[in-house]
Amino acid sequence: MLHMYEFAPIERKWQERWEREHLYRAPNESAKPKYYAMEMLPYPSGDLHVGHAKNYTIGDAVARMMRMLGHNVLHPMGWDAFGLPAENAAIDRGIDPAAWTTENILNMRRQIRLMGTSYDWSRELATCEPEYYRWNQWLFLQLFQHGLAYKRHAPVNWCPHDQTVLANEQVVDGRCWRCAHLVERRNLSQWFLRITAYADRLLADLEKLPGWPERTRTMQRNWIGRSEGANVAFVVDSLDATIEVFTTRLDTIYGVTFLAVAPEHPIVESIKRVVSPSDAAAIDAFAASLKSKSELERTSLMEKQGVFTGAYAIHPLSRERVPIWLTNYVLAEYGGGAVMGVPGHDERDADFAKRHALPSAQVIVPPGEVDPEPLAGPYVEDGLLVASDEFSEMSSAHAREAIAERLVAMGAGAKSVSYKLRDWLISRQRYWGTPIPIVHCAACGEVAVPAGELPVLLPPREHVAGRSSTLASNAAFRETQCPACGGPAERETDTMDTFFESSWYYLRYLDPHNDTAPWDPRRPAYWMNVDQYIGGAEHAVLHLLYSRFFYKFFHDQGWVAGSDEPFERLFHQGLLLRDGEKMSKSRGNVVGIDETAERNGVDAMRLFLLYVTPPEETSSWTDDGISGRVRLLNRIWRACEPHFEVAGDERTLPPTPTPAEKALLRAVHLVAKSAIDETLTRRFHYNTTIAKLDELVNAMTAASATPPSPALLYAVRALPILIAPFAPHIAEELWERLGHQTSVHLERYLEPDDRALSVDEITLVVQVNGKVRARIAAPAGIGEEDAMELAMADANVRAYLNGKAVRKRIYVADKLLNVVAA
RNA sequence: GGGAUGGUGGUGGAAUAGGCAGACACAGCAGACUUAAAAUCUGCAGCCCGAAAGGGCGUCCGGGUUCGACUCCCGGCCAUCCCACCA
Repeated sequence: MLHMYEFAPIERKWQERWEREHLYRAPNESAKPKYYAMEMLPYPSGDLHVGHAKNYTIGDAVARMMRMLGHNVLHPMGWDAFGLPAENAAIDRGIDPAAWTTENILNMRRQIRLMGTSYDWSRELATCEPEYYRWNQWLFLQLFQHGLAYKRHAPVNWCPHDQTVLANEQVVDGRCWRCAHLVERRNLSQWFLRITAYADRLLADLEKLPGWPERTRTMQRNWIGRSEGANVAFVVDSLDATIEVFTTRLDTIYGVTFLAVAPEHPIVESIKRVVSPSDAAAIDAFAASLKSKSELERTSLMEKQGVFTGAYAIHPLSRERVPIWLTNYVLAEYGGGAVMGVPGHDERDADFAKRHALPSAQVIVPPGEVDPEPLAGPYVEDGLLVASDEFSEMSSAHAREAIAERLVAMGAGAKSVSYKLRDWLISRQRYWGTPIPIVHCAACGEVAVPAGELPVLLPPREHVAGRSSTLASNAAFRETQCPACGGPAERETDTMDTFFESSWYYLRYLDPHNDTAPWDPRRPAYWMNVDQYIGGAEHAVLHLLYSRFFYKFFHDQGWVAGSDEPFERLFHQGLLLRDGEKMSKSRGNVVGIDETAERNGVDAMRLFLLYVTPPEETSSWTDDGISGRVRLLNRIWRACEPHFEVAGDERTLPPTPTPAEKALLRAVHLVAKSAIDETLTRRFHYNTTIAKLDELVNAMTAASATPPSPALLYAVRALPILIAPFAPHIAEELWERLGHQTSVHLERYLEPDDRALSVDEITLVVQVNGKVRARIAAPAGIGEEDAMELAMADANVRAYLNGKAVRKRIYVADKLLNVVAA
């Protein structure tokens, strides 16, 4: 009679017991070393599928391993609960976004528990609760008071579909990261966080993060985009004003044949007053044609357009007059919105000059070429200067220094550093977010809401289907008194980008119920940094950059001790596909958690997710794949079931009279060794651990006998501990059936024992001239001479040597002997 | 255009201080059990030659280093991801 493992009641039983006994609570003090394992907190969008489960299963396996290796493990879970999907659902269906969110949290919490995860639920948080966003507002005001939050009028990215502005990081290929609509450009007064003040540290400190994937660090480096160069002032002819340009190629300054200026540049208004009416009209027409065009359209999609302003600037060194052009290819928000046009040495300038028949000059020649050929296009490499007054014949690098010095002496320029990174726009013209705690007073200006009056509560939303409803339209919310002078004033009606909340939630987990501070500084002193952070690579320049910025600010305020980086090690899990595509409702290829738990059990699901591929790789869900893991669990059950009553709890290695028994003990310890190695090296390739578990179970199946050998019983006793981090329910059930009263998850993981891992006999591979010619069984630890003797006794080896003299031999102990013959 | 990562059987993958390529699993084939099927257990399985012993070829392609290369170096091809008119 074959027995099946009845997963459904057993999984339910243990989940209930773990919860009742608070098995995974992490105390804030412990004699054990701490370990903070965290997965990126989810947005409560509704239903989880097995793709989400992959992320949580990896994190849970790591947390469980570290717990069983003797650490006080903090493994928390929460909800990134503000945001657009809730509000859009509210608009579509006329419901309350708070209710929609709460309902989703309830369902997803149930599903995450259903996966058998080991979270400390006493620390659960949801960012939409006033207890949380109160501290969001408090932190905003701290930034405000330190000059790191400010409101300014600026061209910003506007998503016409979501009806809100977006941060730069949230514009992907010119489109809204959420709804993929083309982003427009608008001039609006908006709240920014001065992340650029930290640009240098955010860049330099990437070196402190060897535990991060290299590609993520590279992406942040690219995003911050530090360029060293110089600012140069060009005086506008017949106008008491200058245009400052930023350049990394000061050595090409004698090649300037025009200035290229963005139409938003402030100088344009002044220029319009001194040029002819027809020129001014052309300027206006050009600016109007670009007004609402997004940066993407202006730069990538459009050809290089421009219009001559009619004005000229004076070259600071050559004193020549260079025409000032307005162009679409100069970014208003970078490098001052103006560049020097050097068609001889810049692809973009060359392209523009060609299109508008502007002259080009070559002032750099390739080094070492006596008589350089005329070039087809611009020469963009470094070289030697020509036609550059006294700087001629200098190298590019040398000339950059010398010209900068000269400009400084003239008061016409200075060395300078530019960043691609721009300040983080956090205003959102949406309802479902944290209200920005600022009051606008005609007399006092921008006034912070006093800390004692926080939180500024989000008022209930008018539930009108099909209509958006913002704080701006809510007069009762908007109208208030100025906290400073008591006069009539208006509240800020923008809400915060939800990335604000997620930039510090990992600190709130440490002290989630504190109502006098966002956290007690003693908590991070013990728990920080996050030892292992696990989440998707799509956040490489969003959440992960913002969090680093916040944490540096907290560090500077003395609110967190130690490092000024929050995440010690970062791991990006790979996607889980089905039929070669990402799971989505619209494709109809979603594999749900509930149906999988019901059909296969969550232990099988967890094993499958860990087993298909290494965790960082893209993997594919297959029904055949998971049935293989169901099969494994059944085999585990059958291998142990006959021995529940007789196994006992002896932990010491039994004597092993036969090689098969010795091999069985070895298989046990190989699983332990793999699990521990994969955890401590942070590779998390538990796919190889589970493969060794397969081998162990194969060996146990082969070793079944009546009566069972001491080696088999040892394996039966060890198995629940070995599988506990990966298949926690069956592990617990086996453990209990073997007579234990306490949870297997409180046990120490099996310590690999060299006596069990060692082998008595090895396979000596014998090569002749590098080709394998024999495999000979030999005692472990065999010496080179004995190995040679064994090899020479082999007929096939002798045949290949064919009497030739042995010129050389290479011996790798217990592995290989390579005999090299003439 | 710049950068990152990768390319191994029918499939997912294993092998990293340079030392047996293909562990383990899925799918497949054969056998045992069964009236039968399912389930389970056992066995086979990179390609080619061979009855077998054994041999030749083989980790994207072409070179190189080495006694020995999936692994290291040079060149190329392909795939995925990221950045991209950032002056």
